[in-house]
Amino acid sequence: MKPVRVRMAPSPTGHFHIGGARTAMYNFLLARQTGGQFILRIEDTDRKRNTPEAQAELMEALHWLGLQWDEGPDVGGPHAPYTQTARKDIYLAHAQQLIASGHAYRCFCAPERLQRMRAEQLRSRAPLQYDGLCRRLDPAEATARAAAGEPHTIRFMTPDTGTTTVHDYLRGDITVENRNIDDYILVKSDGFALYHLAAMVDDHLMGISHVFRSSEWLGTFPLHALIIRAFGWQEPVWVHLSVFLKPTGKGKMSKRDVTSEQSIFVLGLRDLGYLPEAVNNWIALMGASFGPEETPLTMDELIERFSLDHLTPAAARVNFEKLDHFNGLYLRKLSPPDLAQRVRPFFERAGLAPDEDLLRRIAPIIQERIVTLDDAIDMAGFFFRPASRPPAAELLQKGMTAAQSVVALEQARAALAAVSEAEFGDHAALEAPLRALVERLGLKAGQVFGLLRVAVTGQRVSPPLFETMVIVGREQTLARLHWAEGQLRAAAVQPAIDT
RNA sequence: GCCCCUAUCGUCUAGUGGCCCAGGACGUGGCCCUCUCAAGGCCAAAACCGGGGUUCGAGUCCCCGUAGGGGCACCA
Repeated sequence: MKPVRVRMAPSPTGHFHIGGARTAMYNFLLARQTGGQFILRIEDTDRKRNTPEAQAELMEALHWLGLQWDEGPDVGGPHAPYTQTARKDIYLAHAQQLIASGHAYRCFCAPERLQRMRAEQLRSRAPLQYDGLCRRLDPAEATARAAAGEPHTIRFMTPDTGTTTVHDYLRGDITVENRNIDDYILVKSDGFALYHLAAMVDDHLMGISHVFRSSEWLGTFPLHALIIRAFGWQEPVWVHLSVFLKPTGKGKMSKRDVTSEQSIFVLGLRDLGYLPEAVNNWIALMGASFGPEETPLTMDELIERFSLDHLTPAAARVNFEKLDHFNGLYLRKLSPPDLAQRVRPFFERAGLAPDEDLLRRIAPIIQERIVTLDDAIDMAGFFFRPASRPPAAELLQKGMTAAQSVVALEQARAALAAVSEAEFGDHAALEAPLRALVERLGLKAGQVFGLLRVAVTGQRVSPPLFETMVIVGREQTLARLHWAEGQLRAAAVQPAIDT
């Protein structure tokens, strides 16, 4: 395939979500695969809804995912500027060109009139379209009124008979009757172009060869083709990507969705503790297939395997369980130092000050039992907190009395005390005597180790016991065991406690 | 109301007329491993929306239903 020029053209309104991320990724993948360019263009012509924060967030999210663009507002490029508000005059000139060629006209209808018209159409169950009042105006008169400063918009003059056929790469030909295509506004009365004009002009001027966009654009797709054809330009290859549906399947995901604790926002996912590799892999697979091999796929593999022919046109429900699975996969592939580094901000956010060295020693023992980076806090936060001093009820294991537990604790402490400081660094040196103890006591390993686990970590769920003890250290381990012993001894005289 | 799109296991998907009594992954269930939790290994259940065509032959092409989704702004 020859090098493509593709573009991601978000409008900086709310939070950047995974649907946009996937569109950006497919653009990126095809650009890298073919040796083409990936362009970032900010569609900010709606000055009412844009926010600078949204633009910053979107760029940060793209960076986090590793989807670097070749041309864009920050890096520049041969077709600068890459921000639509800065291109206002370009669109205006093109709109005028359309008026001159008879493909567009000025409309002086006030918003109030349009509103009334729509209300009436709703009542009479007529199609919701502009009624064409200004279309019938004498062009010379319209020009004069505009010159006199009368506020107006510029509308596209859609043919009122015949049909228009457009071609979507995933769906084939789509034919619609021209009377069903509205005379859409191209330029607002504030002089800013709307998407319909601005995007078409930019895509042409910037030499875009393939357009990936959401299937929400299918409705106005014929209009866009008509506009391009009115200019006599060549159309890009159109690829309308399916939308993401909520996990329930009821409706598409929306920027206003805050329903679940799972996030549909890219940066939200990051803060939840997901890895960019996992997020990339996850969203790539919703709406496309990348061959028979098993995941996880690296970005290079995604680039290599991406194909327009393996995109699916149907809407996909987002499945967060699969994200969890992918995240676990990638988490386990990380080197311990890498894991330590990635998990550090989460500890800090939890108010803990993790020692770098300690973090690196903990990494390998939590690696295969956390799903998100944030899970590390629940699993290993105790390493960075003072001894937790669990109550007797926590310490007691199933089928064990307090008295039995005291004995087990005493003997465990004795066994561990017999291990020298030097040997304590090896978890096998701890495991052997404790297993022998389990044997002697005639109890189950799960019972004794469970007791020790709670005594040492304060948790019923923790990393492996012996490795944990090694990291906690000889002195602390013995102290915690001792404390638990006292706790149980007090409980033993009060028979009321049961598990 | 009008226009458009889509339709394979619960979910994401493979399948581009015979290789499909439909393959993979997530999830689910069972077993193994096991100091908790995981991870890992093995096994299992689970789908071509319905009806008509076309064809020697249809999950694959066409039509009609049905269901789901999207759009109908001086938003993108």
